Amino acid sequence: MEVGSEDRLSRSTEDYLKAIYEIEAVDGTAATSSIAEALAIAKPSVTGMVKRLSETGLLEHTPYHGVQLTTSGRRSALRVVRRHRILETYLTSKLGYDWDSVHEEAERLEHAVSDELVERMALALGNPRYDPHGAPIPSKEGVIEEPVLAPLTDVPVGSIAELRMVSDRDAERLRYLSSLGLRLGVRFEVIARQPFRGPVTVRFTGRPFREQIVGYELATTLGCVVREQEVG
Amino acid sequence: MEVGSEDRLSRSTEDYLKAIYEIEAVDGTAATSSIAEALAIAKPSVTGMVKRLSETGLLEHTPYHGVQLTTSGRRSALRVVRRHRILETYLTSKLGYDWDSVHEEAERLEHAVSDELVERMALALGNPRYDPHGAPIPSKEGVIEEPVLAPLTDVPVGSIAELRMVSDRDAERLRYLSSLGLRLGVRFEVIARQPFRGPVTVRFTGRPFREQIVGYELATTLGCVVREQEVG
DNA sequence: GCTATGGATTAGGTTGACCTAATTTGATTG
DNA sequence: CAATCAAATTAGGTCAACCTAATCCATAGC
Repeated sequence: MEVGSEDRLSRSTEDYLKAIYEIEAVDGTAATSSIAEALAIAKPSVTGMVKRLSETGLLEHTPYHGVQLTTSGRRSALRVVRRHRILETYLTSKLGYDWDSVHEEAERLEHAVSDELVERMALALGNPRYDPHGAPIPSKEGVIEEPVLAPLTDVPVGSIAELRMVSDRDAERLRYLSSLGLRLGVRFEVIARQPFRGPVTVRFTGRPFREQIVGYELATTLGCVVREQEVG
Repeated sequence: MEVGSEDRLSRSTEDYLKAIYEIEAVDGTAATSSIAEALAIAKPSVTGMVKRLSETGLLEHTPYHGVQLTTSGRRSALRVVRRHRILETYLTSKLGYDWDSVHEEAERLEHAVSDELVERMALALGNPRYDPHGAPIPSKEGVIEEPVLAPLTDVPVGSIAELRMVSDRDAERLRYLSSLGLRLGVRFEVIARQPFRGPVTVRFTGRPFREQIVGYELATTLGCVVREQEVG
């Protein structure tokens, strides 16, 4: 009996597991309505599906108190996440996709590719650790790095930061980020942060030393590493 | 309004269309039971599905007399065939799959890839005309070459033939063909054909001039071009 | 021209995954 | 501590795609 040899899960099941995994990462536990919102499905449908999934042992459902993945559910979720991120990386590196167009394609393919194909792609890519949006790729064995990143809104004024991760959810947003020069790996100094959820001003460390103003909402979605403090 | 922009068809619908296309190519018209056999689905289920598909205009159903694709149905079927064959070619050329293992993978992926991805793969491959089993790949516009090939069982004794196409259906069979040295492009002389659906003996034109005996059933599935007549 | 036979269809049922409308529950708050 | 409200669940229904069992129909053979 091999490791990854459980029966294939339905497309829908995989979508639920992945969504729940991602909600849990933020909220600790996944509320029915968060799942419903993430998947754009009516709440009662989620209740029903959650019941089925907990009967098959993929998650634990405490009525009126949300849902948690079981060990087996988490393993399956991470398999889907791995597939998704390897696919995004492959499409970007090998087939010329831009970072704003891979998500949709990977969203469909993640339910159709075999583990074998994923591993072949991973191998062809040299077993990458991050996808094109900077998200860590879980290993085949289901281990995932927890990146320690600060949202741009938390980077202190005066320090130099590097952009390490962005959300892949909204293609529009990704195109906008590109247009600002905010690609993975760019470094900038945080010049100013307006209070009351106001915008953040950054100046790139590269040649034209351009400044950009980033709105608060957007800035919260940018995962950064602080490289150095300017003054002390 | 773009060319290939109809709404996505369900996985099931695509499977039916492709199967019907392939049965039509052989039988002229597709009987309910042939479809049922090809898809491993009970006959009454096929009747039901066929009714739905003819309501959406993808095929014409004359009760008790089988089914034919409409123009729109044929177009969709050819799109699926193109996806399948491009995928098989890509997996073989770029990801190290063997010709016996691509079919299953492509069978799932053909329902998930976008036209855009297919065209990117086709481009990366240099717009191939044949898949790894020698089957012609329909163009983006839905044009497909009708290969004029003779089954090995029809190649006259004494002539030199080249293997051009094999069925991708049975992985076992493909592995067996490889083991006999029967890969696409090999040339051989037909040495003998036993009567009463008996085996065919061939001798390769290459270095060790090996002989192989091929059973009748298998020989019917090998598409050949006759290169030259030996005597006259 | 009638009847046997097998292929096709109708009848009726299941399952997964969704929906809306109505009701219940847990948590908050005056 | 009762009233309230939003969140969650139950109730009841739809739809696609399958199933088995029973019936129907075209044709081939006599």
